[in-house]
Amino acid sequence: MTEGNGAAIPAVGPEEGKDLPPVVSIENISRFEGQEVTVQGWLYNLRQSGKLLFPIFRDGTGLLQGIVAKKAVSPEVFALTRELTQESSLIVRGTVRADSRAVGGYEMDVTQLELVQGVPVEEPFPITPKEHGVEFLMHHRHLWLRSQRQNAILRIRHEISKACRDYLDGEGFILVDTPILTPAACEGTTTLFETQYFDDKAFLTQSGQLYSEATAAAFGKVYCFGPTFRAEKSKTRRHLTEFWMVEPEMAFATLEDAMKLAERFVTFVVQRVLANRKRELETLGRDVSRLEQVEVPFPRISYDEAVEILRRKGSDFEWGGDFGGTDETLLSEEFPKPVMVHRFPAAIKAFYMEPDASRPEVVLGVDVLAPEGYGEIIGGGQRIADRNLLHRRIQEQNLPEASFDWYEDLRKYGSVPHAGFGMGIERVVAWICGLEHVRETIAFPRMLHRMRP
RNA sequence: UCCUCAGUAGCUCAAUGGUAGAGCAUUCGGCUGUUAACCGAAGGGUUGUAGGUUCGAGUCCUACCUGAGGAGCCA
Repeated sequence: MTEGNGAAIPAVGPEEGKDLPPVVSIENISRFEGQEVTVQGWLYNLRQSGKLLFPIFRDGTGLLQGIVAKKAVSPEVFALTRELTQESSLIVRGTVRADSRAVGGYEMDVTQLELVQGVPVEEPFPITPKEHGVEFLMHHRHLWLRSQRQNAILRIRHEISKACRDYLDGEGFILVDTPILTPAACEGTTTLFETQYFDDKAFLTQSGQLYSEATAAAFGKVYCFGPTFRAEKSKTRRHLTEFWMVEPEMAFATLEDAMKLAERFVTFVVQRVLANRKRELETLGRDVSRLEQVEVPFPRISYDEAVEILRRKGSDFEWGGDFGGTDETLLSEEFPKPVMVHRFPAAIKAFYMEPDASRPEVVLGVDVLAPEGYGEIIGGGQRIADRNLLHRRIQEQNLPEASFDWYEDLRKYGSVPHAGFGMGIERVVAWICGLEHVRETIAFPRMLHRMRP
């Protein structure tokens, strides 16, 4: 730290041993109208008008404007407040008063202010209340998180994660964590991050699903919820190299069961956010009318019907191909709610997908496409239950058989029809928040060409 | 990996091939109800890097670096 470090500035505060006003969160400030309270936080902004100072405090739960009038406080408190720098940490005491002119509707008549650490004048907080570019903000992500907008996004992310767990817990699912270090590709096709594992190689998981199939046979209904990794060189607003998935898996279940679960699950999550995070959605300027339409049932179309829709809309999409970002947007535009696309060509889907008994060229998979062009938020379906078919598929796709011996065991010892899906948390957060890019949906995004901070 | 666009003051951006500028931020001064406060003044630059064309390059050309958007692949 430099000479300007505020630690050298003497604190102005109450004497020890005195009865101190209670420490309160700014989000609860309305409960303390007329009372003297303590707020612990940071300086968000400071406006001056001669002998009146308007510091705005931030404590992570909200903003509170303080007012410091020269004639109402000690000369020390006035001088200290006037010299506060943005994001200096502090403890303030004062009386709460309703005032429509202040942000949040309440204001504090500051009587005492204690500086915890002053941001040095010669090294000011880099993120000002003005505009900044994406590169600059991403470079200062560790500080950008203090902004109101990022605070709102990550609070909504928290609500979404909690809603996922609350819903599945309520339906009798057991959370069983799956490993992050794995010996081989789960699906064989996409690129994995490779790492050293003592004298061996290991890979960072791209899905907990195969392990959840094992735990589903142990518990009946399970889910895993953790980070997953894709070493794809994707460079779009929908991709991260490290992202979080929640993956429920059910024994004795079919594609139909997975689709029913998916629509109820997504509806529960959206409604929970609407109920509990109205303020945050407002901060983001999200038009919630589209979210309010999300309710069971979701429209269902087969892959064949999806191809027809695309062709009707002027696309030259051919049966057998996989949907790109533009195709997904075209499809989702057709429906006000998330849409479930099912029964894809076997060739474009993973090796473990159960074929449709009446049409072996398609598999019992389902993708859920979010509205408003947010793309695929869920992918899943029914898994192959037959031992011989699974073995054949592993061979056909040239997967390392030795790595899948335990997975094949699941079809050997009491195999049952089972199904599940994975939901990408960041895309759901981006959709519900109405964001342009998934990079703001996680505190520290990992992307192609970005690992810092 | 490929395609497109961009890089100028701490930040956001201007500048016909001809003297490098503004707003914000910072510092100093003014203001008792400010809301990205406002008003006045000051400091602040090897124009991403390296070459090239030209009397002269921020501007034109080449390569590289960094970033953004998209494609492919995917949640």
